[in-house]
Amino acid sequence: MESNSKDFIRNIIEEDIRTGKYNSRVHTRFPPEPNGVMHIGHAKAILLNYNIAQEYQGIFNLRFDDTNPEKESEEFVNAIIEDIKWLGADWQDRLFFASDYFEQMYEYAVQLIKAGKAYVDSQNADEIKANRGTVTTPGTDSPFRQRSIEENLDLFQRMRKGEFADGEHVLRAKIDMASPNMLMRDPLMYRIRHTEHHRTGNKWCIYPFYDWAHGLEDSIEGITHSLCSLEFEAHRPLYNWYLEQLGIFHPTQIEFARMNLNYTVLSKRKILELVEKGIVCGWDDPRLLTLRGLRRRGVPAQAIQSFIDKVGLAKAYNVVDYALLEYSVREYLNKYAPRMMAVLDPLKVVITNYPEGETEEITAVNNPEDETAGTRILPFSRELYIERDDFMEDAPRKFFRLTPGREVRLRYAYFITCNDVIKDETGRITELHCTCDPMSRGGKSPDGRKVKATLHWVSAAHAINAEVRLYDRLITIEDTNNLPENESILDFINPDSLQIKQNCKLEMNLKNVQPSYSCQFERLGYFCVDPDSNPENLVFNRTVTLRDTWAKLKEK
RNA sequence: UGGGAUGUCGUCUAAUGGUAGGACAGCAGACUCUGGAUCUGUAUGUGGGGGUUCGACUCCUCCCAUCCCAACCA
Repeated sequence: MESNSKDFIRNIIEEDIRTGKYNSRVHTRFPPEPNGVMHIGHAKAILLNYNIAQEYQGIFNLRFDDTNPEKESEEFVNAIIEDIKWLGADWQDRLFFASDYFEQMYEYAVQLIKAGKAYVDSQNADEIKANRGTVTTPGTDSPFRQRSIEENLDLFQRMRKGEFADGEHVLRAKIDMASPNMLMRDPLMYRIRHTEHHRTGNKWCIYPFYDWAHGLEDSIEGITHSLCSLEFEAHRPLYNWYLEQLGIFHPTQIEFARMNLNYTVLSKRKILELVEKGIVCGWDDPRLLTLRGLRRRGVPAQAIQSFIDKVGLAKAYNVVDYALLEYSVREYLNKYAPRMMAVLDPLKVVITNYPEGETEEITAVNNPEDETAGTRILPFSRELYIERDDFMEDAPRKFFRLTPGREVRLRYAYFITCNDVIKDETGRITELHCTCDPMSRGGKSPDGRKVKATLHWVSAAHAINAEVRLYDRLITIEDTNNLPENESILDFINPDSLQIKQNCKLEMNLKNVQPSYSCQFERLGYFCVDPDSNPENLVFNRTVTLRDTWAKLKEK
C-alpha cells in the first residue's frame, strides 16, 4: 500500500502554502562548505531540498558556504558540483557562493553597528572564552562593549582595510551575555584572517562566521525554508535575531535529524583521516560511502534516491541498517542490470562425451526482468570453467549443486553429471570429468526430470581474463559516532575489506566494456567496471552480492 | 547543573482522542533454468509512574534515558 503520510517538514511546508506564507512560494537550497566531498548522508539533505522544491513547484539553489578560506578549496567546489549533478539534483543556473555576498554582508554589519547592535571587541580569544561564562553561570560583558558607534564604525572599517593582525579584533553582536543560550552571549560576527580565499583572493581579510552569514545568504536568495540538521536547533534564535534586527526577508529554519548508517563513517573528519592515512585509496575508494566512492562501486544514483525515500525523515537520532542500502541497490539493479556469466574462482570441467574442437552457440536471456533486453550468444565447448564453490566431493544434505554422480544444469546449456574428480598430488581438485545429456540442449528437460541446481559457466577457450575486486564493510563496529573511549576509527578497520581476485573468467561478450559499465554476474552479484580497467586488463568491482540463502544455511 | 531537543517492533518510519500500520532485517512455506527475482504466511513495539476520558502513542503531571550548546569551525 502506498502511504500518503508526509514527513513533518512537508507538513509544515504544506501548511505554509495553505496559509499563504511567503505567497505560497517554496524555495530551498543546499549549502555545502567546500572542505570535503559529499557522502550518502549529504545525499539525504540534497535530495530532501531538491525533491521538496520539485514537489511544490518551487526552486532549488546550490550555494557554497565558503566563509572559511583556511579549510576550503576550489578542488572541493568542483568535486561537489560533479557529485550533486550525478546524484540528479538540478539547480539549473542557480549556483551561488556566499563569498559573492561579502560586500552585502559588510553593509548589513555596518547597519547593525549603526543601530548600536554590534561592537568591535578587542579582547583576545582566551579572554572572550573566559568571559563567555558556562552553561550554568552567566558571562561578563566585554570591557569594549560600550564603545561608541563612531569608534566601532571606524575600527570595523580599519579591520576591513587590513590595518590589524589576525585575532586583534572581532566584530560581535550586542545581545545578552547572561542568556541561557550560549549562542546568544554576544556571538562573533567577523574575525580577521589574512588568508587568501579561493574565490575572492586577497580582497578580504575579514571573514564572517556561520551564524551571521547563513541567514543573510538565505535571505538574499529569497529562500523560504532553510532546512538544516539538528545541531543548529539552538542557533535558530540567533538566525532569527539577525534577520529581525536587519528587518530583511526572513526565511524559516527547520531542523531535521541527519542520517547515520551502521558500520560506516559519515563524518568528513573521519573520512579525511582514512584518506590521509592511506587506509583507503582516495575519496573515491569503493568502500567509502562518499558519492564518488558509491559511484565507483557501481551504486546507481536512482538506488540512492530510493534508499533515501525509504529511510524517511524525523527528528530522532537514528542509525539506519546498512542492509536497507543493499536492498535498494539490488532492487534497482535487478530490474535494469544485464545478466552476464563470469567465474571468479574457476574449476575446469571436461565434458567427456562432447566432441573435441567443436563449439556451438547457446542463446542466453539478457535480463529475465526485462523482455526488451533481448538475448545474446554464448559459446559452448568441451572444456569449461565452473565456480569452485559449486562442486563438493562430500556434500552435506542441503548442498544441491554438483557432486560426484549428481546431475545439474549448466545455465542455458546442458544437464551434466559428474563422473570423475581429478586431483593433483596435494589432493587439490584440478579438474572434473562430466558427461552431458545431448537431449537437454538449451538447459531444457525434455522428459520433465528435475535437477536441483543450475550453475553458471564459461567456455574455457573463449573466456577472457579479468581482475575482480570484492568489497566488504570497511568498519567493524556499528555506531562510529560513539567510539569507545580512547579509541580511534583506525582501531576498527576491517583488514579484509578488499579482496582482489586475478584470472577470473568472463564470457566473451564482456570484452569491450568500458568503465562504469554495470551488470549482474549470474548467481554472484552486481559488478561494475572500474576506472582502472583497460582492454588488456579488465577490472571489475563488486557492487553488492545477490541475496544468498545458501551462504546463510552454510553458516549454521 | 542552565538552555534547547528527542524517546513507537531488532532497525528506520506512520498513526495528532477511536482497530498501533508500512519498509528492511528475521523465521516458515510456495514457485523458479540465478539457492536471484516473485508470491504467501508469521513473531516482535508506544521509556516509566500517576491523572483526564466511554476510549490515550496522542492531552495533563512527575520521573527516567539519550543527544546538542561554553571553536576567532560549519
